Amino acid sequence: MTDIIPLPDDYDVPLNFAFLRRSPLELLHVLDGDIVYKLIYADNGKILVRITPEQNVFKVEYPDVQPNASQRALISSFIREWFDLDNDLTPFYALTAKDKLLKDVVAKYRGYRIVGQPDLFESLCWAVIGQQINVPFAFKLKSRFVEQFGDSITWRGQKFYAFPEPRVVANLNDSDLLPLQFSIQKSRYVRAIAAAFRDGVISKERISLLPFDDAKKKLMEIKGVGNWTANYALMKTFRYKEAFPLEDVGIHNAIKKLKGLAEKPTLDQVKAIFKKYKGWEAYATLYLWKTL
DNA sequence: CGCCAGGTTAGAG
DNA sequence: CTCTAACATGGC
Repeated sequence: MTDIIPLPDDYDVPLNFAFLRRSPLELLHVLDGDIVYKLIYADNGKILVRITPEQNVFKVEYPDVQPNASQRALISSFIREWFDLDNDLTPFYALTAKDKLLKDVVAKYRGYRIVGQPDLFESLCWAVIGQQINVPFAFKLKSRFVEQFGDSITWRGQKFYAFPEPRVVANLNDSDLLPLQFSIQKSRYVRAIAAAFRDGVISKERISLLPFDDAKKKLMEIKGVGNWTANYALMKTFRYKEAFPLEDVGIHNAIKKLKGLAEKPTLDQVKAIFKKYKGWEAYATLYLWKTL
């Protein structure tokens, strides 16, 4: 059984797949050259999916369990969301073509898109895990978390992991998470997010119906989800083009570097700079991050 | 020991 | 709405 997903004309496979290789500790997908394997949630089941990039398409296969029709549809839309295949970036290219700050990096990495996180629970947890710590350490925490509390399957001797489910995480305690080197704060926040999902306070479906500002407010009602985390999820999960994490130190450092500043810019300066990218802030962020 | 890292909260002004 | 201190934990 094979599904074919067409790619946008400007899609650059090596560039986007390089993002998937960011950390050797990433357990949520497995790369074999340019072939990606991932265990994807679909209708209460988890299906192992193999994605092979070919000329202008992704070839999608199911090496282990075969999905039913509805699962195939869910998996296809998951992949389109994951790899950001449904956006036309032409206006962004036009917007940045003469922009001092971004024109070079956008020209250099044309065809680079936002590899997203279609799973909202994963996206929020990952953001919380990454708060205020360096990225390699964040991957270390995530891999322990996934390994210990996530489901997995074994296919041909290789293990494939799925992100832990809210109902599992909601039942954890500090005594489960502190040994993984979560701070008490992170432990609390992750469990608060899980509880919000378990109790039905938050769901991707429900939030996706809200306008941008209301969606942000709703996310920020969870303890531990501030402006940075909410915007991260709005960008990576809901794919709002206008979302961006204003407080992100990566953005600040990128601006400092590109402009040759002695100090990181203030939040007001960042806001002023981002006015130029109105409607495309998420992609401005992506390309700023790419300069680091 | 100091400073930084993909921040958030609670409290005060 | 904005500013500040306090909070944690690892890495260099």
